[in-house]
Amino acid sequence: MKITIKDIARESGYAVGTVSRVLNNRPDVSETARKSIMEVVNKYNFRLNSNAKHLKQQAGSSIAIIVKGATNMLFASMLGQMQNDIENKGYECLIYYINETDNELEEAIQLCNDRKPMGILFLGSNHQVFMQQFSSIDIPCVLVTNSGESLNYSNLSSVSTDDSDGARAAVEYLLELGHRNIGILGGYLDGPVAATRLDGCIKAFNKYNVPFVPEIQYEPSMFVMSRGYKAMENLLDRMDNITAVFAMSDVMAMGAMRAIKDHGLRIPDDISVVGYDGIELTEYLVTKLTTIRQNREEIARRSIEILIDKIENTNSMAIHEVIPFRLIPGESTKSL
Amino acid sequence: MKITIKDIARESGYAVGTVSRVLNNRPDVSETARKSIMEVVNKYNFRLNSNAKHLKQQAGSSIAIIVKGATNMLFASMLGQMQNDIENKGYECLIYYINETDNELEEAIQLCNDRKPMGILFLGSNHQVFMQQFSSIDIPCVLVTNSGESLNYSNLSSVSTDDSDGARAAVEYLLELGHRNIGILGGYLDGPVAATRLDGCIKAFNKYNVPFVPEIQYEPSMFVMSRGYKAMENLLDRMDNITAVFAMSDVMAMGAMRAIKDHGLRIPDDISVVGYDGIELTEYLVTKLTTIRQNREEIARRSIEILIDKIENTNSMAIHEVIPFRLIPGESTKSL
DNA sequence: TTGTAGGCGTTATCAC
DNA sequence: GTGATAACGCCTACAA
Repeated sequence: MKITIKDIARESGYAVGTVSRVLNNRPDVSETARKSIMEVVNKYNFRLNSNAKHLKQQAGSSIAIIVKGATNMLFASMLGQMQNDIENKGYECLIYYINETDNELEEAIQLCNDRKPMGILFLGSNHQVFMQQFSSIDIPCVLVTNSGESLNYSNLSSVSTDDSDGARAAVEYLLELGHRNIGILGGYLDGPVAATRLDGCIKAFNKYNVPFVPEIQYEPSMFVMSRGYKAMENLLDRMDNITAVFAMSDVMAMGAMRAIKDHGLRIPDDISVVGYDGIELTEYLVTKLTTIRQNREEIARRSIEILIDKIENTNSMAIHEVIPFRLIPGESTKSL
Repeated sequence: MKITIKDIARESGYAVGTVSRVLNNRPDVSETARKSIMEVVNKYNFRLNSNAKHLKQQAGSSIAIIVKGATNMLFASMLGQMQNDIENKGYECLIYYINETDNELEEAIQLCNDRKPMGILFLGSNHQVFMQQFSSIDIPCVLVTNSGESLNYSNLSSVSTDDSDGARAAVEYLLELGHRNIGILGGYLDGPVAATRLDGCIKAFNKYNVPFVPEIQYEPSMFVMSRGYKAMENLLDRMDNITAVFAMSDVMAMGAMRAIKDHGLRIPDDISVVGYDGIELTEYLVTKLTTIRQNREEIARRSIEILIDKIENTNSMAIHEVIPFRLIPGESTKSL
């Protein structure tokens, strides 16, 4: 037996309109009405049916966040602050998690249909998908963590770190420590992130006039520990005198560290390791990981600021902001 | 300009009813109709409004999973398999993430209102909340990972490991290695999990006739790395000759390990560490963590089986199943 | 401040 | 196999 707003109205002696107003915290209700209606509401533990609510409602005043990969620790660490900032600005915050392999724009399009948010933040995204389908979205959006500049949509801004420069800094750090035989663990090169970071690596090698042979020194992998482990094993098999490795994500670096250990080598004495992202975990490893730390607080803060600005001032152009990274020296690297 | 099923009907020359049937993959539609309707649908990239859909729909054939804590790695590692199993059985799987501090039953009640699932799985739950509010839920539910036996609701089953026995095994392992000065890092004792596990610890101490003074040897903490770190510091300050520590979760153990290192001590030479849960991470640490591994594959499998059984055979009673754990020896423990 | 009534976009139940 | 139409539960003018 389902109970509706009508039942509440009948039992409280008021009309449905008044009940609706109370339940939506509208000011134009008498205290008397509010009290006696809430009494009945609480008695039945009644809640509005959100389908009916959103079906009828013109425009919600909400901002949606689509998170690709629930276990992504970089994203997870930014969500709390984002949620906070959004709510402090008077918007409702809706968070949707999707799988790594799901299509974020299908989700976004459905979302616009159903919940009519004022703007969307994408944590994790696939450029291919955006090129194909983003045009059907007409509300302000922000790509968080990777640049959307090349996509060139007027309603798609982005806040990211300079992937190429971050990777360059990582490799340069190793070169400065005297390493010459450096392996790179990265993503598959059809995605934009891995390719950009690899570019940065190559710049560093060139600057130091150190030869780099991708076929030997680059090993592609997915950004998870188990794959990082396997990839590192391949690298160890292939490179005789390897003394250092740069992994394009901290979790891959963790997998690599264990592979190094299992090959009877020590970190950093035999092999130095540098990661990327600077997730919390890296600081708690018994051998602290040297890593390129993305400034997640600042990325989160600016993402929300920019999105809300776009929502409230519709005429402005897309912004593509680059947030500086920092190299955090840990205990996983050593000068030769 | 929003486009609805009516627009599709008009442009395709069919009635809304037929369009609806096509969009829901109903069999009673001619191929001709299906083709020409889908053409228009694709042309506009049209999607049903799910608010209207679920408002009207009597009962969805879905199973919902409410996950408390998006970053909980134990839960995350079970979700993929659960989703699979659910869909293989012909149900739709809805996953909802809520914060550690949110009320899972508020969410569940709203869910029953809106989406009308056939059953709900709770990953992470608070017994207090269940005692107060579970009675307003009348569909089959399963508590995953902690026992619901004492709650005694006929529509609430559970699948869990024996928390008391797991903790006992952990401490007993340390005692067998010769440790006598053992610290315990656990949760706050108002929750059922921490109290139960502490019980198990005490049983082990008693069995070995080793004194245990909770005020000194037990340090409560939240189940995150940073708190594990702090809690371990407190323990180190308080216990002079501590040689081993059991942490009631792997992430707490990780924090503890780093605290031990920062105090100039080595693992396992100076202090042995045992964790709980057996998340993937523990196997990749350079010092593999000895841990009590919950059999997540089996827990996930049985949770779904039981829930679906309850859905399809309404008359049966609640089941409270206990899945055996395993102690996984790592490199973080050493015999004295 | 409160009540009334139309309609949001879909599905389900009828007829045909 | 297809079309018309009444709900679903709520919000929001507008009227009182």
